[in-house]
Amino acid sequence: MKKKIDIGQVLDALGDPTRRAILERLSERPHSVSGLATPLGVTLTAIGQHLQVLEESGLARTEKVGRVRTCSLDFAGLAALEKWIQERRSLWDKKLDQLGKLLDEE
Amino acid sequence: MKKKIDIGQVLDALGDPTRRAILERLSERPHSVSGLATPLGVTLTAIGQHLQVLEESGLARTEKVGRVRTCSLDFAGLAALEKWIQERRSLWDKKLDQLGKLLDEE
DNA sequence: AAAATACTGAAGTTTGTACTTGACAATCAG
DNA sequence: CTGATTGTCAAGTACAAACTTCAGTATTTT
Repeated sequence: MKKKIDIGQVLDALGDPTRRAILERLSERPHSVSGLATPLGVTLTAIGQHLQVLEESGLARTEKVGRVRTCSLDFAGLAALEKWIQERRSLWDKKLDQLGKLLDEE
Repeated sequence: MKKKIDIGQVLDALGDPTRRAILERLSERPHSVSGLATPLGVTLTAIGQHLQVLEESGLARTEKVGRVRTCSLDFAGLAALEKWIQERRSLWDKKLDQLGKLLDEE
């Protein structure tokens, strides 16, 4: 049973610039926690906290093997976001359509 | 010259639940400031502040005529978000593709 | 076994921002 | 003109969350 994704959580997670930076790096390739922390100039702890948010929102996955936690992208969160936008876009398109017809009738 | 949209601003704006609620209502139809405030249980001032954020990020438009400010959706912000996601998705697809090839070669 | 590496957990600090209050401005209705 | 409606401005409050420190655990290296 695939995990249900809360679009509110996704948008909250994406609202933070540091988390966005983490995702940008993860979109290149997987990284360790320290591999993420160093270039961002924050502590390991801070990264750990962000990773928790990213995992809960379905934007990242992590797996600890040995003493290294390897972090990578999770596509579920962004797929949900894509769906959310498309739902809204079709709604707006419909509204625009109605508006167009109104204008035509005049 | 069309206003340049900062995807960071868009995501920041969408990170707040009240602003998301405002956008949901605006996606039905335009509203006045008080028309937005009343059902959300916040003050006019609060809505005004959120509207400023939404306008600056390209998610909403407002126009004041007489004493009423009418607020509606601005599609620019969401179009930018759609584009942002698609850029990333194609990047990930490419990565997944490379991964697939690697696995094939083994 | 000792030292180094990679991370975790609990706790505290600090800053940003969501929200309010209260006074004011402008418009519209009677 | 008066009073009611609609919104704005300047300031202040409060709380969440981003971040740090420091002490501890588990793993790997020498």
